[in-house]
Formats: sequence, structure tokens, C-alpha cells
Amino acid sequence: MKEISKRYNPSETEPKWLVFWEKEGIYKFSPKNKGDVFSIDTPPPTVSGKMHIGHAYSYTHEDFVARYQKMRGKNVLFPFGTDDNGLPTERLVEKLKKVRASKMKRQDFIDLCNETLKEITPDFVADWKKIGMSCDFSKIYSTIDDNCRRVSQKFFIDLYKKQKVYRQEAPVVWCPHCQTAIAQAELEDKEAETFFNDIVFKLPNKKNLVIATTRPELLSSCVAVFVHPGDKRYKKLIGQKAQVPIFQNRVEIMADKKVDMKKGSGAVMCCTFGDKTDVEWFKEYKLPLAVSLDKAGLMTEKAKKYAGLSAKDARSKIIEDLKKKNLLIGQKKIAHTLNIHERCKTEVEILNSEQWYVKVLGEKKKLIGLGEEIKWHPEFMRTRLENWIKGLNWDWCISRQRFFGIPFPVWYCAKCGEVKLADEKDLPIDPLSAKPKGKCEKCGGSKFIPERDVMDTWATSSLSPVLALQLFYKENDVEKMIPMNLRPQAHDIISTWLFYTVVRSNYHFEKIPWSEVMISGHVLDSAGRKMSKSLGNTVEPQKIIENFGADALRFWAAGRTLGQNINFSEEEIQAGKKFLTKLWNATRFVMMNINTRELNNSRIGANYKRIRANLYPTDKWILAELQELVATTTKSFEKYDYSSAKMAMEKFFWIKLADNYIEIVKNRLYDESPKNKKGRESAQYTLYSVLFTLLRLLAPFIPFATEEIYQTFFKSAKDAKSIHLCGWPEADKKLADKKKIKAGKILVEIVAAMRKHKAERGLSMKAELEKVEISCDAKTKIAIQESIDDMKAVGNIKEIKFKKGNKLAIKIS
RNA sequence: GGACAAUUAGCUCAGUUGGUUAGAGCGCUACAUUCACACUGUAGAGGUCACUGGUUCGAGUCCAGUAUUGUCCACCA
Repeated sequence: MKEISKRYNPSETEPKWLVFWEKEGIYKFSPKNKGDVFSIDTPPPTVSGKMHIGHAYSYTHEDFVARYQKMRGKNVLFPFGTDDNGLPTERLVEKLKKVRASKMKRQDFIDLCNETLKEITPDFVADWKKIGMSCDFSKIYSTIDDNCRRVSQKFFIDLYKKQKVYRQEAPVVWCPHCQTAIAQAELEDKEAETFFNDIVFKLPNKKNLVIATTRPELLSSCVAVFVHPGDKRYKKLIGQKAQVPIFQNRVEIMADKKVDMKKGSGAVMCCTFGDKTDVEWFKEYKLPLAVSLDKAGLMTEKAKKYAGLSAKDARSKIIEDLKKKNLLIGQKKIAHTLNIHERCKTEVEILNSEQWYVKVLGEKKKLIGLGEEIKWHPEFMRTRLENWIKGLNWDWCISRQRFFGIPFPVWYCAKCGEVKLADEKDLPIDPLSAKPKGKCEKCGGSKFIPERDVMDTWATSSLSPVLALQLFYKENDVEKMIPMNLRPQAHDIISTWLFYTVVRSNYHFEKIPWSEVMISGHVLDSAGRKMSKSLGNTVEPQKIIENFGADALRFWAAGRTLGQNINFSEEEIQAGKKFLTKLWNATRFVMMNINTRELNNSRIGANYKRIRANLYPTDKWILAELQELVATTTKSFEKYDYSSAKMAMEKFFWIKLADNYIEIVKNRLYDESPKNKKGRESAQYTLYSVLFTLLRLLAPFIPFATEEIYQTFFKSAKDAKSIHLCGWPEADKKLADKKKIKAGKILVEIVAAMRKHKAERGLSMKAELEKVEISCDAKTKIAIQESIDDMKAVGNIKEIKFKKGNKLAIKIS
């Protein structure tokens, strides 16, 4: 026989119920299950070895919604997948296996990536199970698996056929460290100090033209000098040629309004390419291309004697040489912001290269409109998407000069360069090992060159609705299921994952991908700073679960309104654990008094006959409060406002139920005399049904503890096999009673007054009171007189007297 | 420079459409108690709701402006 512990022990119960849920298939999804489908486009986490606290925060929010909808009777599609291709995975494998992809054979590296993923993915996914995610883990997608490769390639071909994707040689943002093109969304800012150098260009009349630049190493790719058309200093020079120092070539002086007259000397060199403005001028004025940096960030032959140097070394060397020739006439220290690659923190360059792009610039208006069709939680997050779209400068570059990713299903005709697409039947394919069928459709050539580039990881994860739906639906049925109901995610990837998914859905299906989105905030440290390894302020959710349990972690995560960041606080998690213990003990107490059986009976409440008794007025009060709780929490959940649902439940349970109602009816529960039979039965029925209702309301937040309590105390052979299959409580209109709630309030006020009286005098709470005099109006008197016996009992009061009065007043002697 | 958000008790935060005395948790102080729970109970101290104006019978809540903080974007010659 098992003793029922005074403490709730999560480390014992949580693993037990994880196994149970999986074995019983509690969260299994099938399109044939009962209920309307509620589909969630779960974010596939990037495989990184371990789940971090930010994941735990954001994913539990999704799980609250999924569990709530399931209890409401919806057929919840809550899939799971991992994002494990592209640069992030390459970098992880390089780190774990201490290799450099660029120094290995392509296929060897790809094999190593696949092997490593096989090793680490199971443990990684286990972390998601441990926090209590109610996903159907029986089918999981991985963005590098065969089906995802096939889907990704298929939809690439769809884009190509719809002329929404194109290949072009053009300036593109380039990471010299990763040696690949990257997208605008992958940039980060970095503050840096540098010098503004005043450099002399000679004019034909031997006079000096001073230009100011932070990047003298790009002198060799200077193709023009620009001045403002209204700048009186330079007006006469427009159209003339200036001589580039050191390299001696002559470039035209041109006028453009983009030049800031006040900045530097008011004359600026245009290098192909130093920055975005250079690119714009290059295009607008059809300037020549002069490449002085290569793909690894080293100077090219164009830089003559500086060739082979890194950009940084070339800069100092050129400055030195300019000084010697007296062509550097000033240096000013300035702070400015550089763009760096978010994955490796390297300063990016702009290079001319051939890349695949998805068209977005021409679709801005349409995309903003789609953003408006989606319902956002919280509303203000929509503005972030809108601002991002408005500020876009480049089409979406999806090709990466990397190895571990999904290949483009494309060859090029060796003769004419025409694109040759793979046959849809043959997908997934790798053009490096497969051969295309047939001849070039343009020139009839039969020799083809395979595309070596792979797609960016977002090019696949932006298809997540399709990838998720395909786990459970036939390919032809997928489109019918779009829009999905909900996309939950954190706010940092609105400009990537959210945006790209909208782009793809627009092109492939001409509709929004989901009808609603729910955006979570971030976890900061206890001082409100970002968590980072370098600050040493990170928190491991695995340790929190070990020490406090997943339920306590989830309860903490429910405590902040949607979209807000949360500061990590161990005290708050502790508070969650206290709540579980309190809930456990309250149930233990109730069950002890419901059934005369010994407490070592492991299913004590299961024998309780659930017959509605004739309810006492005090009992009607707490039941009325409960109906209100059901109504408000339901409303909150419908708005994804789980934090106010949590607060309402906490307040109800701790203050109304435990501190007041239970204390008030204790005496009725203890008294087993025949005279009290009805009073006892009424209290028993009330407590049983209040707790069972509350348990179901709490189940989305604390799925383990509620399951343990349900299985230990409530479940009989006839009942559902899990609390999570018990359904969401409905508010009972017959029990909702505003008058009783008002009376209850006064009841609590009277109890508080008595407690205060005793506390002030240092008396025991059990101390006897001679007389309590209540002044109130006639209506109030009727309302509270009903509960007079309960009142007397809880306060140990000999006599209660009523007096007429307009305002409620309590006199104690 | 632009957009968005935040500013309420010592700390972390709630506060629905304007409506009596602004709430909770943690922390603090005093007391109680082994009768579900010390991971407890009761009581107490603690607030000019960032600031300045305005609308209103009435503003933490609505409007305008200011300040501070955070996030994203722009700037990068």
C-alpha cells in the first residue's frame, strides 16, 4: 500500500505520465478524429543540441492553446518538426566535430552532417517532450528529410513556372567568412570606430579634389566620384575627370542628389561595391564593374600590388602609402554602424555574383495586405511586419554557396546557359549526381552543368504549413487545409520565418498561410538583460525541470501577458511549485473528508458517489464563483490571453477556495453526527465538483500535476483515461448567481474582521468570541443570515446579532 | 532619424469598454498554529499610478506633448 505523500513530487510523477501519454496515444492526431480541426503551424526548432529557456517559454505558450482547444473538443493538429539544414546546422556540426566544411570533400561533409543529426536529434526532441508539449510526436518532420527535400524542390519548381523566382548576376550581400551570399534578414548591426580619411584626387588642372572615405582599400574599384548637383563648390567640376590616387586611372565626376553636402568633403567616391548607394549608382548610371575584393574577402588582381591582402591589411597599407605621397590630408575618428552576418559576426561585403532570388519588392502592397488579413495577437506586432516589408531593399536571395542544404533541382545547358528543371516525378534529386532527361528546350544541346548551390534554410522552413500538413494529409488535401488556424512564434523571426511563409503562401496558394498568429516575447535575465553565453547569465531549462518540475516552469511561463518579455526569476518558479503543493494538499484534505476510507487507498475519490445534494447557501456561493471563473477563463483562452486565465485561477483557488471557503466549511465536514448529515453531504459534493472543475481548467497549464491528482483521487473505471480527455468545463447557468457572489463577499469580509480582531489581540484563531454585531440593510441581512451557522462555526462565535444600518459595519466583543 | 512597446508598492508585474477605498506574488514586520498544507495561516507596514497640460461630474485608464528605458528598422560614402 502506498502512503499518500504530503508533498507533490514532480520528479517522480512527470516521467511517469510522459510514458503513459505516449503509450496511450493521448495526443495522436488523425484527420478522422472527432471534432473540427484546429491546426497549429508549430515552429520547427533549429537543432542546436539543447533546448534553451527561450524555447521553453515560447513553446509552453503554444501548448496552452493546443491543450485548451483539445479540451474544447477540437481535433487539434499540433505537429512537431526540426529545422536542421543550411548554415546553422553546418556551423553546429563544424563545432561539434571540429571540422571545416570548406576543407572537406563535399559528400563527406554532408554525410557527417547527417550522422551528427542522427546522434543528437533524439535527445534534442526529448527536451520538448519533457516540458509537456502535447504534440503528436509519433510523426516528426525534419527539414532535411526526403519528403521535405521533395516538397521544397517541388515548390521551387512551382515558383519558377510562375516566374516568381529568377537567377541573376547582381550585387548581393556576401559573407566572406561563410563564403556565401546571404539575405537582408540575416544582417545584424555592430557599432565600430573607424577613421574618415580625406584623400586627394588630382584634377586635370592639377588642383585637388578631396573625397572622404572610411574604406580607402576600395580605391582600386573606384568607378566615379559623386557630388551634389546643388553644391556650388563643385558645380564646375561635374563632367570632368579626376585621377584616382595610387592607381592613376581617371573617373568621371558626376552629380546626384543622394550626396550629403555636409558630410565629409561633400565629394564621395563610388566603388563597386562599397555599400548600398554604390549599388544604386552602379545601376542607375550604368557604371563599369570593378571588383577588388574576392569571395574570401581578399584583394584581387585589380588591387595590383595589394592583391592577396585582406581588406583590413590593405587598408592600413594604402593609408601608409597615401601618407608618403602626401595624398592623405586628414583623418577623423568616427563611430559608425556596420552590417555583420548574424551567424558568424563577420562584416559583410557586397559582391557581384549569380544568385537565385524570389521576387518580393514588387509585391510589397499585396504582402502588407495579407498581413492585415491575419489576426494578430497581440495586435501591435503586425506593425513590425509592415515596417519590415516597407523597408525591404533586395529581393529574397535564396541560394547559398554551401553544402548541407536542399539542392536546387536545376541544371544549366552547357551551350546556351538555359535552365533545365528536374522532372517532378524524380524529386528529390541532387543535380550533382543525377542527370537531366532530354535536351535543352532552347538550343537542343545535350550537355548540362549541374547547379552546385543549395537553398537557404528559410526557403524550406517557409513551407512549414505544407510540411506539417503532409505528415497527416494526402498531398492533394493539403491545400484545402490552408489557412491553418494558428502560427505561434517568438517576435524575433517576424522578418524571416513569418514573412517568408506569407510570401510562399501567396505565390503557391494565393492566400494567407494561417488565420491567426500568436507572438511570444523573450526571456531576459533577472536584471532584464539579454541572455548570452558571453555574459554567463543563461539559464538551462533542463536544470529548472530537475529542481522544480516542468509544471512549475510552465506556470511561470504563463505569468506574463502575450508578446511581453519576461525576466527570469527562480523565486517565481518556486512560487509555481508552492502552488502545486497547495493544490495537492487541498485535494488530499477534501478526499480525506469525502470518503471514510483510509488515506492509503490509492483511489480514494473514485468511490465517491457523485450525487448532487441539497446545497447549503455557502456552498452555492463558491459554486457561483466557480461558474464565473469558468466563464472568464474560457473568454481569456479564446483571446490567447492565458496570463489572465492563470491569474483568475490562482486567485480563485488560493484566496476564495483554500483561505476562505474550505476554512468556513471545515466544521461541517468534520461533524459526522446524523444531525449534520445534509450539511456534510452538501459540502462534500461542493468540494468534489469545484476541485474537479478547477483541475480541468488548470490542466493546460500544469498537465502533469493535474493528471497525477486526477489519477490518484478522481478517476474511476468508467472515467476518461486521462484528465486531458475529460473536456473543458462549461459554466452552469443554474449555478451562476450574482446575489450569492455578493453575499459571499460580505461573508468573507465578516470572517476577515473576526480574524483581524483576533490577530490584533494575539488570540488564537480558535478563540471563542462572545458577540458579533453586524449593522447592515435588510437585504444584506437576508443574504448572509442563510450562512449564519457556518459563520458561527468558523469564528467560534457564541452569538451573532443584526442591527439596522445603511453601511456594512461589524462590531466584535 | 523613423516605427513599435514600456514607465503603477523595496523587487517582478496585473489593472478589461473611464466609475466607490488602485491589486497580486516575492521581500519585510508582528503574531498564530502541529486539527490538508512551514513549500502553512492571520494581520500589518509600504503607492502624488514617470512628468506637464487637456477632455470629463469623474482619469492609472481617453487625447496632446515631454522625459527615460527596451526592441526593430534606417543611416554606414
